[in-house]
Amino acid sequence: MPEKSHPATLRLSTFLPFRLSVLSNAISQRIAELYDREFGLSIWQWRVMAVTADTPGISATEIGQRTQMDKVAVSRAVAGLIEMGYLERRPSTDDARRSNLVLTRAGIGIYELIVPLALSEEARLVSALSEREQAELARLMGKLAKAASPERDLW
Amino acid sequence: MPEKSHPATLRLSTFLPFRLSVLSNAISQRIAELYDREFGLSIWQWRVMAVTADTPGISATEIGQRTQMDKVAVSRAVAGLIEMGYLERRPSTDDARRSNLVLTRAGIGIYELIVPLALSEEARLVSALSEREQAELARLMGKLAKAASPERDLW
DNA sequence: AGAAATTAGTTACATATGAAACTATCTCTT
DNA sequence: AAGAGATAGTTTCATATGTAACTAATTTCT
Repeated sequence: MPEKSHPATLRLSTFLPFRLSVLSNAISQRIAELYDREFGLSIWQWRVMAVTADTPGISATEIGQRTQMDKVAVSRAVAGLIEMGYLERRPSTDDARRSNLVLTRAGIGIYELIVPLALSEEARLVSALSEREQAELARLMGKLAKAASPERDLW
Repeated sequence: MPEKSHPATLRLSTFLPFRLSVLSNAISQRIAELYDREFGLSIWQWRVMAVTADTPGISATEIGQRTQMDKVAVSRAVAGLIEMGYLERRPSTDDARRSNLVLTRAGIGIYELIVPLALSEEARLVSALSEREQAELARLMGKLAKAASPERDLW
């Protein structure tokens, strides 16, 4: 007599997508609070600011690629930053559809205030891991990213 | 003459909160599509379903704790599942404020259809890692979770 | 026992987000 | 060079989400 087939079960607390999501949200929320409370920035605005600091003159489309934000989100984040006086739009000479985005002096100022805070929060977090473990985590995440999204690089 | 202090920089692509967020979103989205396309469930509804399958008669509050959803999100997910006929509310005899939630026969049916799909998608994903690496990842995530949220257990 | 404070869960409102439509510009084909 | 598509970015609209206010039931305190 064949054994009765047990119904499939799935414990959420050991299910990788769930664990990753909860962990990521806990971390992001903690850091987002920092941007928001101190500087009134959303996480999207912060990301735009970070890549613009890294690559002055970047276009909205390229920001989208580098941050994994869709173009609507980029458009809104950019609009907000401009309104706050942290970002400036310079019409591109060779393509009138795009703008070259650069941080204003004020934008650079608050960017440089935020960076050490963000880095120190990250450091606090990863200090729970040894150097070796940190490297290992990065490596494993890279493998997962590739498996999850082989078509395009996630970062 | 003191060296000019370099402005702080932060490359998003090596910033753990960013990497985690992007990875988690890529994975969740892939799986959420599966729930949604095939069964019309949101990720929140799926989570409620999973913990209810695991613990029949669970209360909304406890669902919130186990899934890291706030009570409004739980309330809405439960309402949706009831409307779809997958979940049933049984008034609790000892506390009239709470209900005991259980999956209906139909709910159990689709739960058992989803579980193998979800597990196989997870398996496909983690198959990029060796057994040892999988265990290591889980361990490192646990440490991070503790560091990120020492006050309460994330999972 | 009875008022005051907690707790379970829902509802209402304001804001965030995503998909699709749209405008303007550019590129490619002929 | 002119029309057909493609691309950059914005706007619109419908839906999702979070916060705060609310209702009802329970517990605590005196």
